[in-house]
Amino acid sequence: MAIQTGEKSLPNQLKEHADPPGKIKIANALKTLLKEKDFNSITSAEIAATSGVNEALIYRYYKDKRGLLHHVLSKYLRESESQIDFYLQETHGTFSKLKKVIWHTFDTYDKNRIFAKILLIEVRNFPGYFKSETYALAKHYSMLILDLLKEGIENGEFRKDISAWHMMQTIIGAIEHLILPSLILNRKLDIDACTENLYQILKSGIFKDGNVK
Amino acid sequence: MAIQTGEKSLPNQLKEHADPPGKIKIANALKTLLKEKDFNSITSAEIAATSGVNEALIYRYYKDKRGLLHHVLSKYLRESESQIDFYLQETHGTFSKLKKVIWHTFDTYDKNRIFAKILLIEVRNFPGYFKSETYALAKHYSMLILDLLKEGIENGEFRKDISAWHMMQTIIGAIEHLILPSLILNRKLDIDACTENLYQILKSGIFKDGNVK
Amino acid sequence: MAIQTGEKSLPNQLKEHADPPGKIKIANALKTLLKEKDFNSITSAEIAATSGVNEALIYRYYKDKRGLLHHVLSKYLRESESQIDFYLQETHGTFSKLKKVIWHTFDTYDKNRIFAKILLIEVRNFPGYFKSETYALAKHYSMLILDLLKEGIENGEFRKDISAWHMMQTIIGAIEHLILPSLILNRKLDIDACTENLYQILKSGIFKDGNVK
Amino acid sequence: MAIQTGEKSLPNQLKEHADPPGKIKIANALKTLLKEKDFNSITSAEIAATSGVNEALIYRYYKDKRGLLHHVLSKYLRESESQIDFYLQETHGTFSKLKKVIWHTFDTYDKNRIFAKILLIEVRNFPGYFKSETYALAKHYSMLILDLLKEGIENGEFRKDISAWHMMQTIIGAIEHLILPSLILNRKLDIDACTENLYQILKSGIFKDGNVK
DNA sequence: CATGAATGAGTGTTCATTCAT
DNA sequence: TATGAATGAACACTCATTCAT
Repeated sequence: MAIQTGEKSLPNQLKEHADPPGKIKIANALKTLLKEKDFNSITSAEIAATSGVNEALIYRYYKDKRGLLHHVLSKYLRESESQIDFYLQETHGTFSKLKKVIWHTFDTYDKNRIFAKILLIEVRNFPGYFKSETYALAKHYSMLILDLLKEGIENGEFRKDISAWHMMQTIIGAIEHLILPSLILNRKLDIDACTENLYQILKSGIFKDGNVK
Repeated sequence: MAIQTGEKSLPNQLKEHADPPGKIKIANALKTLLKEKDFNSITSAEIAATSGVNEALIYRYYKDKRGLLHHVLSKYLRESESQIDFYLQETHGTFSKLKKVIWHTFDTYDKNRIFAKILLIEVRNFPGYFKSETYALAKHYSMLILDLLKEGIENGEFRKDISAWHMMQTIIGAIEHLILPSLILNRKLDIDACTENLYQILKSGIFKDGNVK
Repeated sequence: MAIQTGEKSLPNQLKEHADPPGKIKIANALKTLLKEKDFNSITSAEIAATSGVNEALIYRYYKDKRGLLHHVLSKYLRESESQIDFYLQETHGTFSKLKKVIWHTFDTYDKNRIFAKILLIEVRNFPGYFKSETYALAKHYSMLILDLLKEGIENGEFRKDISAWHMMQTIIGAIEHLILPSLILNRKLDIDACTENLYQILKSGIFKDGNVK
Repeated sequence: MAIQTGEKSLPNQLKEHADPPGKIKIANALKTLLKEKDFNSITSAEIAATSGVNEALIYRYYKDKRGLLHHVLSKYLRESESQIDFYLQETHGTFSKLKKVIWHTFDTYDKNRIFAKILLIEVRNFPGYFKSETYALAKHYSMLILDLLKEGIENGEFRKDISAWHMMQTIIGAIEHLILPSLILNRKLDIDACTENLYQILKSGIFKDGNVK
């Protein structure tokens, strides 16, 4: 089953076709507005006014307001994912790759605090989040880490006695754990330090022959 | 100036009089509903329906919806504060008292996760939070810590070269920092470990004759 | 049929009994509030707060809010009427009596601008004013003038060819005509000048042997 | 600065576009209802029901209930103003023009009693009337008279020793003084007589070569 | 004589969403 | 592709009024 994106599948709309101007304007308007206020207090009227299009156009392109949010969110998720993919390709060794993924996750969260906030706080409280399309995307991202870990286990770089899934959960949990307060309390985040610390902990913990200090 | 509680001061209402059943029902209804959804998406009608009273009764006893929230919040804050007060009285030494306060703060946050969530996340995003009555209450609590620190500085247990206020901010910040992710990600919190760790860090930092590394 | 006054007839309440304190307080509160704002925007709660009694007490003594207004209004009407009665008794000649009535009407309107405003503007817009108790009282007052005119016609002081009722309507109309703008536009009123002018007009118009200029 | 009319400026709405049917229906509904009851006791629901549209549509086209009233009021004011403008153009001599203006004011007030009532009674009691948009419109109208008076002073037809502004105030005051009771007491108004009288008074008072008594 | 508790029916206003063109 | 018109369902909050004591 393909991942839904909150977009309406218009008849005759081919995948190759670029998004029409109105659709892009709407998505950008939401992005802009999200910098100022939270999703719930942004009205359709505001989105229309900001994007300079008619209110009804939102519902031509998106199922509903939340569908639009999802579209914007998923675009951001997909972009950051493909960026990580790109950087991973030019990195060698599961070792280095893991560090890169961690750093990039911190970096993306930090650079896109609005989305990070929505992703980490708002969407989690949506009723039925785990059935949502956003959840599917987030899962997709965690699979990327999972694959990396499995690869490391297989080629003998990581320990065999801890399941890859548990490793992944720990890593993702740790990242979110570190980033969350900085988001909510609006504090700066030292990405490099965070990455290094987390990495060192993982190194001494999950690597096969961890060099005990 | 007394701290306001969002309650309406009914004529001739004496402090000795217990709250009328309707008022209690309403407060309980909000508490119940807050377990399921966030404050903003709880409607007056829902509160009335849940408490089994008329919608208008909410506004007889509370200034507005936010006033009701504040009442519920402040009750919880005052209770936990007096509890800490009680435990502090039977504890001796600024040293032990500080530890006790930290532990209790963690414990109360952990035991009242709904309120903790509201206090740490929701109210912070209220426009004009710093002018709100809830802020006044939170401030009152932080003063308790401040006094403790000042006492410690005076009797020579804590360093003199760091202002008590900065110490307090650090402590509160650290506690919130540690508790936040567990709240949002719905994870268990090891209170004892958290207390011990934070306490050790503070000990090496703020005590007069800390063993400098 | 006795004129109703908006008061509730309490069982066993004898006419000789003076009004209980609560009832008086309520009436006074309304009078006070009417000086500041119009009747519709005065709430029962406000009346209760101002009078220092319980809201429910209003409904013990008066049928409803309008009943209370009527009570206050009618009291004022009856007082001014009996005052006029008194001054009429010590005045002789229909001629002088008419002038006295006119002057007193102006004077009472001017001295009780709030009531005047209600009487002349507000109550007229009540649906079913002409069936109202206030109308009955106003009618009672106009009868006083009518009787005076009839007396004058009978004893030959006033013309016989104009009906007393038309005379009365003209007089009342003229008075209201003159007083209204000063009430609405909040201007001072020269009572003596008004009386004199109106009186002169009436004299040259309706008196039998009007001295034609 | 253009005079506001209480209308919401819809995006891309050009002046050439006629008002949509819903908007017209709403305005007409208010006009109809104003014949029966005063503005404050007309509810949004009633307006919607009378016009046969949805309640929300009122707030799409008008800022709020008062905005709608202003729209209706201003339309009437602008119409009567342009009508007077038209008649003034084919009248020559400040002398005749003044008489025309007076007559027309009486006539419009008389022909549009509902509006007249609102303008002269209701709006005056609005808190902050002098900052309202309606006041701006009324002011605009009085300026028309002011200009006329200034013109007369300059060309020597009117006295130089009384300020144009005072003349204007006197005239407007007199007109309102004369029209008010007929409005409130629902009486007929003899426009020609009123005009003639007022005009004669003004003539003997403010004209340069008035026949001093 | 008086009150505290409680309520039914609104009150203006907002908002996501649909429909015809 | 895009829009102007229109709406159903809610929303927080208010008020005159009643009832039991």
